[in-house]
Amino acid sequence: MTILPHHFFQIDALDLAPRLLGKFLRRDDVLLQITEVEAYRPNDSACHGRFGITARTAPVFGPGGLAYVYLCYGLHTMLNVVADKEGVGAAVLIRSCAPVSGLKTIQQRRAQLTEKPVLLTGPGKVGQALGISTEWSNHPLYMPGGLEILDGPKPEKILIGPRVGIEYALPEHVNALWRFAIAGTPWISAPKNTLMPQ
DNA sequence: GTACTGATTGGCT
DNA sequence: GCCAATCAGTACC
Repeated sequence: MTILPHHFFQIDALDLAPRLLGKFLRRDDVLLQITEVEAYRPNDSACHGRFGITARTAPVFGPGGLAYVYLCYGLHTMLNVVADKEGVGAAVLIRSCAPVSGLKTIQQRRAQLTEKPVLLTGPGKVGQALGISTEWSNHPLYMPGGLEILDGPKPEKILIGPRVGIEYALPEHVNALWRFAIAGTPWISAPKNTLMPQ
């Protein structure tokens, strides 16, 4: 499997998001296939970049291909892939993945919180399966070692819908269909009924 | 300095 | 369906 080059990520987050579906995330022996994503863009009232460059969001304004990892609700680490050119301020949130290998490691990491089977249907669960903290923010995903994104098959059909948990944003951004998922996969977070065929 | 909130999750009613 | 956990960031005094 080949690692994706940095220029793969230097496009609009809205174009990058569906292209990340089917690609692989790897850290040590854990390999996950990306099944659900959301795009966050410049001038987007739901994007963390809306407050400008801060200590937390600085990676979002870096060149596409960096990781942006932040702590949500003081508990969960959310993994984003920075999109577009340096300074634009756009990213793609990884919401769900299918476990491919490293199940034992995934279970060990997730056992800290639950004894349920491997469930990767939600952004907090993905961060936990990969065992990443906010220290991974700004990590280049196009460099070998650590945390990488590898090429994978393009999905046959894609589902689209509005993004989750951004009710505070402007209506035009709440309603924007910037959430994408692989059609037919069981690895999709709630709510599932707002996703429709493209 | 204080008050409030969030790109969520798991457990309990 | 409801709610606590837990903390960085923003807004405001």
